[in-house]
Amino acid sequence: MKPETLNFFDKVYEVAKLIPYGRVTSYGAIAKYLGAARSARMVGYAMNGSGGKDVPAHRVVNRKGLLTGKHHFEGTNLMQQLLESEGVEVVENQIQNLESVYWDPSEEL
DNA sequence: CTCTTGACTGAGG
DNA sequence: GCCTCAGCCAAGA
Repeated sequence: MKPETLNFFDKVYEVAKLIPYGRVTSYGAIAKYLGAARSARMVGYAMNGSGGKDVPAHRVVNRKGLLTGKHHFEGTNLMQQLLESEGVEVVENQIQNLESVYWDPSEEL
């Protein structure tokens, strides 16, 4: 099917669903994979609509491994709990040992 | 069409 | 390593 058939948001959701268990990626990595390397902000913006969808938004963080989007989740530590539940070490909203859990769609997909 | 907002990123001090 | 500034692009009013 034509890629243009899917909206930018929909593409983001598709890639987010492809994130392996216990792994995380950055908005920029997803944006780059979609061909919109400069639209990293749009990726996060798109995640606003991820609520109600099967998109593991908790696996998407900024390039520093910081849980910048945790404020968009319900509780104050829901996002962190989800990550830790998958074996990702998180301290103070920041992912530890990021290089070990980082997943780049344009590299491994 | 114009203006504002934003879960980002890279460069410079 | 930390802080600040500017560029980027799409969606909504």
